[in-house]
Amino acid sequence: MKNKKTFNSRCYEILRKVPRGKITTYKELAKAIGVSRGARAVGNAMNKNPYAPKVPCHRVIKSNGEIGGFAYGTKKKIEMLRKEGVEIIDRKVDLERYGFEF
DNA sequence: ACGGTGACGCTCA
DNA sequence: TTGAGCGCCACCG
Repeated sequence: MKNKKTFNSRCYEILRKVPRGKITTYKELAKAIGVSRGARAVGNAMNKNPYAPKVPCHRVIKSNGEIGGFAYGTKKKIEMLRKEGVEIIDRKVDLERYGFEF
């Protein structure tokens, strides 16, 4: 059923709004959902995300600018972001430049 | 219902 | 600055 959207589904919906070439952080995403301290919960949702190709989960990074983790490999995540136009330096991203606001 | 786990965040030394 | 520890929230067995 679609009522009672779980925290996960909420993450996917919001994350889908992030355009190509931009990224967001687990903290900001959680905040947008309503749980400012649920960064971990967001990561948990991304890891289990059943909408892999539908949701740009690779556009979500840590609040400190690091890439974080990725179900298909952090390395892969970096490559994908680079292809989308995000410049990654020393496995870190400039949140001020590529950070997307909901 | 309870405890453990995880793609995190922040503070302290 | 870097490293280690504690706290946070949601999902699963």
